[in-house]
Amino acid sequence: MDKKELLVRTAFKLFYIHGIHAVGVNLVLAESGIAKRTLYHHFPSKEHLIEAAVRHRDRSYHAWLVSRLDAVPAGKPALLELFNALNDWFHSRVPDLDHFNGCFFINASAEFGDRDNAIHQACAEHKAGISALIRKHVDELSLSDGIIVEITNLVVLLKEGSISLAHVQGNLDAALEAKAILESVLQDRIADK
Amino acid sequence: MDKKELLVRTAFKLFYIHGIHAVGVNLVLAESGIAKRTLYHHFPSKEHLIEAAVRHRDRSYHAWLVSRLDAVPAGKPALLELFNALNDWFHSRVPDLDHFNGCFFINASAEFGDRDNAIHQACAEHKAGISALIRKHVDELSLSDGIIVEITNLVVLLKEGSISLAHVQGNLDAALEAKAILESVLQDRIADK
DNA sequence: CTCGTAGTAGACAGAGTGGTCTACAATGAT
DNA sequence: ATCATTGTAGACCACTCTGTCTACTACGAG
Repeated sequence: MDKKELLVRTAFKLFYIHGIHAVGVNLVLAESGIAKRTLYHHFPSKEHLIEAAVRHRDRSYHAWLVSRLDAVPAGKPALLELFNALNDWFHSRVPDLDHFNGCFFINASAEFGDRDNAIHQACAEHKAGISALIRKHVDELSLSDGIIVEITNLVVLLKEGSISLAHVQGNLDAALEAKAILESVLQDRIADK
Repeated sequence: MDKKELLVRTAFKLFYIHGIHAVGVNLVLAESGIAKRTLYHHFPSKEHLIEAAVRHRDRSYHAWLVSRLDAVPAGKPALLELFNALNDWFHSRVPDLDHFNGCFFINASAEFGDRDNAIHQACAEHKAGISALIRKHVDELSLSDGIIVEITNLVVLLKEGSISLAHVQGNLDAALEAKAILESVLQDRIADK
């Protein structure tokens, strides 16, 4: 494998498990078996390696979610499937996403709180991408404009909330609770499309 | 002021702004003007100082929220007031909570991901305390048992979700969006109590 | 008076930090 | 055959990290 790619993958794994500031570049190098000179040949600083790790996770997470939602009909089934997918993630049943340790983007934003920071911005962009995906499926429900926004907000809030509950409180069933809520709200609001 | 108390307050402020691993004890000492020996007289390690900072924030945050919810009638008004309070917090209009930089407990859990860790556990306990407060107000609505749990879950998920959106995405109006959702769901579910 | 507690200044230790540097090996194009 | 390019190993640099230590002052309770 490309050394650069290996560096990014190794860095991501360690950052996700232990946190970013807690992991030094020396550990990333020892774990990947790559020379320090090579790291600084590909990246000007640790900061840039972190950003690459964030973008790597963005791609793999987004791709995983798309594949899950594409496996069911668009619209309501996909919106409910979102929470099945989250449920599998929380229970660490998705090898591609590594053992669940919260949302990497929320975690990284916690360590780089300044919204002007490039790493924080990359996290915000990831969340925007996932929200767009959700919005796409809400559009399939063919509702009036105001309701579309409200349902999108609801799904996004339920998703983010369940991630927080799963990680901080250790409530690994949070996605199922969120799904139950979404189901009953949708039942009140829309005809079974 | 008590030196121990001053250490904890100073540590909290710095941890909240910059993250925990990013702040060394030397900075806390310089900022507070306290000798290193005094820190290690009161706390056996930085770890214990962190835990004290978490518990300090737990007390002040909980007290603030209780005072906000007690200012309106119990039940539905209090549940809606929760989101007004969050809205003020997100917009940094609550001096007691310092300039908004996400939820300190979510941030700390991101840096100490292991659920066996004492710091992570203290964060989980804080969240449980806030959930209990919410549950208390949902009980006031006098609904059937199943619905009580679902509404409590909804409020908690909306709260956590809006914190995440406000911090990571910089959507400072997330609490108002959550409030709008809660209002319309409650309208469908319950008679105006 | 005595003893325990709180507190100070700051040197120091040992490990670890991000990042640079020298010296060298393998490769492929001309 | 020669030479530029790419990458490697790891010593090294200046600095920071948590935590310890000596030597000392101040104060209140019994």
